[in-house]
Amino acid sequence: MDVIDRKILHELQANAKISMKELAQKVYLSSPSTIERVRRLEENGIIKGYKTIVDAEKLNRNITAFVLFETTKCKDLAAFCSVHPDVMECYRVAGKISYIAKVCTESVHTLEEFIDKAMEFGTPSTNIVLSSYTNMELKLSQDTSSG
Amino acid sequence: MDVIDRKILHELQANAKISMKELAQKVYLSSPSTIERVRRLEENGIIKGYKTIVDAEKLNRNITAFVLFETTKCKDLAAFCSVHPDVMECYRVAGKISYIAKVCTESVHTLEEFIDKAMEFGTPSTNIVLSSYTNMELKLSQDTSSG
DNA sequence: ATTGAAACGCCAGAAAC
DNA sequence: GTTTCTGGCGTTTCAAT
Repeated sequence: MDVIDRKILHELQANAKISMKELAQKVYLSSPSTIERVRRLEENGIIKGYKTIVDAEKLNRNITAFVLFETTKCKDLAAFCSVHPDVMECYRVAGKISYIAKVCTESVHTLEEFIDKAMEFGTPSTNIVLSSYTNMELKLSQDTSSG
Repeated sequence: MDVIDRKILHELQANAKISMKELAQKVYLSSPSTIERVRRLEENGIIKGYKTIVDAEKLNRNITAFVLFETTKCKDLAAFCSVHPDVMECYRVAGKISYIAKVCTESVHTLEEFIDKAMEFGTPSTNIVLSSYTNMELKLSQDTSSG
């Protein structure tokens, strides 16, 4: 993990489908060495995968919400959330709230259905997203630790 | 937006760097038609981009937390969050809580620093993530609406 | 208009230095 | 890490539905 690897991760986070040739130019290296660095980053698990980001609203998923749960049934709630198609992410957290689900659903009506079912596993408090800023990029510092 | 487009989006969400040839085989189409469909999905903005997912812990970002704010200074808080390198995502939400920031930071100490600074813009309540499930995939139903 | 087939150009991967 | 080389993929064009 040197400064070049961090630059590579920066570029790949912004655009996973950049060609290795163009990536090599951006980091001032030849294509083969760049490819080898990317391969190592994949092998080390530092690169976990390449995902396509889709526009939820354009696919009729108009409501995004964070549903916060006070519950003692985290296992059951996790099982419920992991198979529910509207749940994008969920988190076991430390605090008064013990579970957070990010849901992306068609309407307030389908959100209501989700909440009704989820109430079996805890007490939800729902926060509908009005606007968001998600760069989804891990900004890497210039220290030389880890890797 | 037909069933083939949804299959394409499903495959691309799982792996953005799948070759168009392999993708074509999965959806039982020729490469050119598959490429053309992907191009249209990009043009329509249904595909917003391709991102590389990196392992935060392997890069010394050991603490992920959701910081919930009660505040009336959303604009200022948004400005602060959008330039802070540890903030991965933030959301303006409707409810008693009015702002949610997802932060990914090196340690509880750097998290403390973030909270101290953020307190200028509202009252934070911090929920450290213990474990998570994030498929990050929008599961598409079989209806024919939108597009 | 959109799909499927073939040729072209270019990129990714391997070997040698 | 760089250069060279080759195989294979993505892209474009064209014909057909």
